[in-house]
Amino acid sequence: MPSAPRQCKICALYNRTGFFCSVLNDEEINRLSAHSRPTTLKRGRQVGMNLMDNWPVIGICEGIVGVRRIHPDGRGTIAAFFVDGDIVDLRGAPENVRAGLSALTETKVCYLSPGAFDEIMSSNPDARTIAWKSLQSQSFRVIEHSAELAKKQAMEKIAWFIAEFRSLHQFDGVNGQSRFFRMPFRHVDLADYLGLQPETVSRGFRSLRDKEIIRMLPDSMIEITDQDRLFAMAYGTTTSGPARQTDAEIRVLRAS
Amino acid sequence: MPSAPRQCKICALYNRTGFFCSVLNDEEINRLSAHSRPTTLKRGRQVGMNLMDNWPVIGICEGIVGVRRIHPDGRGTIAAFFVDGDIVDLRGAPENVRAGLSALTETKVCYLSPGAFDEIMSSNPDARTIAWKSLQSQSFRVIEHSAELAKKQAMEKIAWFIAEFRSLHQFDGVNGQSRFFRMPFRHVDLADYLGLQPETVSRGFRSLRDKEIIRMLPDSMIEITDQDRLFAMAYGTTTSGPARQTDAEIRVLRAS
DNA sequence: CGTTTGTTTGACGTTACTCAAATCTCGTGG
DNA sequence: CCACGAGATTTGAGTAACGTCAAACAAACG
Repeated sequence: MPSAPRQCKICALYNRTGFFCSVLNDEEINRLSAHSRPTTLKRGRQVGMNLMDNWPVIGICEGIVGVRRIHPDGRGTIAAFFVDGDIVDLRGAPENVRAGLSALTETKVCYLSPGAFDEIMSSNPDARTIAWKSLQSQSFRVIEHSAELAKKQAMEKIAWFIAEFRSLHQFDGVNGQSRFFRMPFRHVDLADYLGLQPETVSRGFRSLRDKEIIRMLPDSMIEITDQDRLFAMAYGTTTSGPARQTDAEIRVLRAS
Repeated sequence: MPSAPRQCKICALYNRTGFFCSVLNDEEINRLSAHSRPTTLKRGRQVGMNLMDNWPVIGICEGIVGVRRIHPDGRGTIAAFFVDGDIVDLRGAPENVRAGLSALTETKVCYLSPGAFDEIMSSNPDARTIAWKSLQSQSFRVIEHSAELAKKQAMEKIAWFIAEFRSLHQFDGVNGQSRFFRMPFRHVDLADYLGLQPETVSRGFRSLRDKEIIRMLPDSMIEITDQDRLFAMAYGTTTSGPARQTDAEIRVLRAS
């Protein structure tokens, strides 16, 4: 019996430790692979389409997949995104979410057979743990995103995104802490993700560049030149804006 | 052997079909119950605290639990909320999320022993399915929330929240479609959830009332008097605001 | 019943959206 | 491989929506 099908031997889901297929045994990987569909998607392409009915469980091998929504009046939103290693189970997902899935960068996904997936979930505890943790971390990431969207200031959102995105990805083997990293998001998509207009995002980046907090290099590369001030903007440690206080606190302050 | 421990016999997680404990057999319910901690929380109380280290998996029996975040400058956010039936696994959750969990209404939660929980997840497929679906639906709800937060107009957000909250809950046995329902959210919390100020929420409700789209009755009851217009505001079907158009579209329009 | 906390209303200010136009980038087809 | 053109980015100017501040009122809680 071959150790793994050819298509799996070149896939990150199989090759990277901690990813779903890396913990499957030969029999499992063969069974899963036999009914699955690895696919490459160009930026902007919708994920799934007619495939989605039969393959509602997908693994993200490489790239970024976003949940895009177009409001009836034409405004767009990116509510969340998934990254390499994520297992996304769309059974029971709102039609909105299913239909909105699209590649934000060039992407490789693998449509998994739900039957084979469920069998593995039931028989292989390691795989179950990985899938569970992936779903958990998707959920936590969206929670973080929600918390940021509610922030009022555009600059805070932009600084936060830069800081978070860096720690999510790596460059040249340096993991998540390098001053340099690639940010292949288009400004339009970033605007949709942060609930801003492209113009505002553009102005935000210019402002960060003028303040010498970041530098923008060719090929979507970013260099963080002043991490302290970036974090201050992102996480608000130096924000001088007044806190909203209770009447009681105000009374105390006035009395003193 | 008793069929179920006393504390479980009065718990929604055990009594309502589709909830986690309802599919456990006697042996499982006893094992889980022996190491778990059912607790009642008043509104505003933090969930967990010192308990969280040993019981990081919780079931929501009744009420609403929110993920609250206080930014360093004092502004608050509610990034997500959990409702009855949800199983929340906080292992691996960011400290932010763990510490921010608090009761938005009077709430009953059950701190589950992670060991017993994992055993059940591995041995009982029904329980596994319920927990998985719960986590999925939490994720989808937060995604919806994110999509709404990115909307620019305050009135759209408020109308959306009313429409969604109604369908999430029931009143007098009529499920999710009754004109009448209770909305025990305080306006401050709603403001934090929608990324608005309490004043703006207040003005929004007044506007809906003046337009005779809703009525506000005692005891936090809401009556929807004009569902069509509410949906129009919430989901944008009649929004007259101009869509952002591409240059190509504009050129076509000008030519005609 | 008194104190604290939440809600409502009004007046005002600021931020980020809107609109417009020039420039740049990237994907596509020749 | 290059050239073209659609789409993306950038910049500027004006404006509307929502946040901020303040103060009075109402509700909740012990």
